Amino acid sequence: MKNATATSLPSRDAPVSDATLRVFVGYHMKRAFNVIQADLSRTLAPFDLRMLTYTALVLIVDNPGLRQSQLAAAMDMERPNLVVLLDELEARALITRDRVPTDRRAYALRATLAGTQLCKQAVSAVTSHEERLLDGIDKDARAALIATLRRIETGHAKEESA
Amino acid sequence: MKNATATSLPSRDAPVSDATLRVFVGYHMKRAFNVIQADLSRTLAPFDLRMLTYTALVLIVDNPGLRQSQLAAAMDMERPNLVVLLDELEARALITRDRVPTDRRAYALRATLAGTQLCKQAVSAVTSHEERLLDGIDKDARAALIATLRRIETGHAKEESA
DNA sequence: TATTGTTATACTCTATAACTATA
DNA sequence: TATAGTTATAGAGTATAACAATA
Repeated sequence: MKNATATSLPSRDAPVSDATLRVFVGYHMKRAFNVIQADLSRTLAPFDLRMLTYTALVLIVDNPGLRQSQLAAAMDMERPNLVVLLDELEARALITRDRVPTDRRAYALRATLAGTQLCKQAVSAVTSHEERLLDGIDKDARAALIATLRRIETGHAKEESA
Repeated sequence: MKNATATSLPSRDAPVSDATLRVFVGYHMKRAFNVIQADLSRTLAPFDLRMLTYTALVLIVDNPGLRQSQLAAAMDMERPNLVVLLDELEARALITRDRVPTDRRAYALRATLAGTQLCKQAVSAVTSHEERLLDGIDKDARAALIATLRRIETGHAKEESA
């Protein structure tokens, strides 16, 4: 909390002090995520995908037969919000919702051929765009970043292992 | 992209493979941010603050006389969205909007005594909550995390300096 | 009773265009 | 004409309650 010279108004181009926020991880996390998210949106636009539809598609391709509740859990979102998202992918014939014979309440999610192909292209585009966005951040720092993020995600952070 | 055994449906509790996403930084960034954001919301609730109102308040306390457009730039958001946010802080008498004599279009933002005090308490709460959330992640890893996040935020990533 | 997917709904955050009053 | 703040509006993303079909 800077004891700023409260008498003088900052000029129009005065830099804003973020002294207090500089140690606030959430602040940096949000800003960094915004940058990545913006790049991701541009990258996925040609495929008519957003981060959420992309993530869902990748998870379905990687886990054929997945149920909606499992996907919702994997994506850390509520079941209702997944419905419209899957409606969109299904309407575009990228995935199918197949009735599960052994449990007629559930749907098994599968990617169509078109979905699998689109996914492959999108993954490739995202990978190379992210590669470019993270240029200058070396392998070690990148691995450390992901490792730390995963520890935060997964509840903790309090575990010993990297 | 795992070549999963497409024949067998995953059982209800089967773990979902995120093989493809595991290397996708945006995915981890989002999930880690969600965890931090959830903790932050709980932490700020007693103060009747959210991440955005908290961030604005801190920046105003640290930069008395700040103008709305500067604050919007500092918070990486559009000017219109700041208005309601500041309305809220002003209605609670945590900040004031003072006319700038030299430019009667602009407002100089200042925290009131109440705003400054609330800010101080909130910062303290956030700091200790974050400390607890990031337990187990040692000083070096935490510093590395923030350093890497800042490089991503600030455009790049392509710069050499830490 | 509990669970799967669904509908409806509401709230937050975000983005854009257009207005006003000043410069 | 350009800028500061504002209004109105629309779009995402997210969260909850309640329902039908099924277990």
